[in-house]
Amino acid sequence: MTDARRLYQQIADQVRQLIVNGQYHSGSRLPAERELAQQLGVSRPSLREALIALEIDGTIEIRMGSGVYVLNASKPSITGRSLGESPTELMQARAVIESAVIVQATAAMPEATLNVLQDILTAMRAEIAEGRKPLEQDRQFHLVIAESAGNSVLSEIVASLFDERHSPMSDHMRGRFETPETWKFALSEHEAILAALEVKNPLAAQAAMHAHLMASGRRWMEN
Amino acid sequence: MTDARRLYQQIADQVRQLIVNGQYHSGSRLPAERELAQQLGVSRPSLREALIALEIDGTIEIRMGSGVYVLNASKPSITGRSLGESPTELMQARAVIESAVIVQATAAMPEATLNVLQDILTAMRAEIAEGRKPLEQDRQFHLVIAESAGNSVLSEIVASLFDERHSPMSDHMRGRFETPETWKFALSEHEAILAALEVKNPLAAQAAMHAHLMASGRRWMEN
DNA sequence: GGGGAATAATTGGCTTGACCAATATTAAAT
DNA sequence: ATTTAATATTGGTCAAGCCAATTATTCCCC
Repeated sequence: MTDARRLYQQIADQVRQLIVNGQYHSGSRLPAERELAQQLGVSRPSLREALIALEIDGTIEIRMGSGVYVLNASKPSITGRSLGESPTELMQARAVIESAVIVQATAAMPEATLNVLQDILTAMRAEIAEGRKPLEQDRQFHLVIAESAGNSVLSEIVASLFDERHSPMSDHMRGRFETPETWKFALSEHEAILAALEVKNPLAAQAAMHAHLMASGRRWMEN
Repeated sequence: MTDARRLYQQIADQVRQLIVNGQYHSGSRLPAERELAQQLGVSRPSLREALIALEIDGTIEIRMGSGVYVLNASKPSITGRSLGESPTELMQARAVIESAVIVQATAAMPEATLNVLQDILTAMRAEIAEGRKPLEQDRQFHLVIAESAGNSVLSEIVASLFDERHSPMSDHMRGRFETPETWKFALSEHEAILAALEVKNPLAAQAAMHAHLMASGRRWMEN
């Protein structure tokens, strides 16, 4: 099991483990950089990169000439957390927001938009059949629906939450969760959503969207 | 002007400047590490520490053997900063999202949180009575509810949308819309929301939150 | 001339070793 | 015992080099 991630990320995880395992409780000082580097079997520059990452997400504090100290655990950083740590929360948030947005989108959705969505799913089917990942189609499907709500603020939020999932930070977690199998599930869930939109049933669309994103989150975690 | 901060932070800021100044637009590749380090007059390890910081906050993406690439232009908040356009759309978006979030928050809301909300409204009443603007209480009320949903991504979105209203871009439109009069309306709407939460009625809370934010948006526009 | 595989050049990843600057500790002097 | 100076420890930074992944180039064969 060779970890393909960069070394500084692996080191950061190891140090986090040392902290949560109680080896170094809140407020205590970690070994000196030279010592800790040797102890972990890595070079000092690599360890330093890891410490900077931990400093940014608020796990430690580095005091020049003094040492590195464990900070009060359990605090999410503004950017670090939403990027890498909580796919579950991200998908829950998408479920809540997108299922609310689709209600707004259902009523006013013109025939042309329904055709666009139909075309997107057709392309998605083709991509899956050829063994590719229908990433762009997935994105288009969710964005077209969001934009149909006629509110640019909502569209932007939906877009940025979608893109969070595919940020470089989350890439390593994606791993094998995007198998042809899971994409077939996603496709049929998309079809259910579109079906609800075509009969202009807001509550059915809301339920279908919510179910889709929660199921998607589960698939993400279980693989 | 000696900058006391650590070098990697100064370097990160410089690189951010190069990006926002348009020197390297989204998707383009930065100079090689060796070259960029020399160009900025620093060593490669120090530049690397800065690049890791920028990678963590999503400004750049580092591809081994290929180069470092500018990612979708920086985002301090999840909604981006160019939202100044339409106050109406902003308040509509808040209505959609916060009324969906409060549904999640209603069921699991403990007694202690209800008391906190009650205290916030008491403070709000006092502020209004003394002719001040209960801005902070307003913010707290919405944030405490959002956080009760137990999803930090949702909390962040609610917070950033709230703060968007008070961005410099929107400030001049606010004018005198925050009169004691309008704040009294806002207070009574908050009380209606809290009442629904206290009887643990999700749909009533949802309706009350939606009505509050839409009414707030109308007050914003009509003054 | 075109296509494909071997090769070279470029780029990030990581290490070793060293020196400087801020802090903490110890020893000396009063 | 307190203050002060010397010393050790620790983070901060730099330089040079080698490895590994990627990309561009060259060359060979058809």
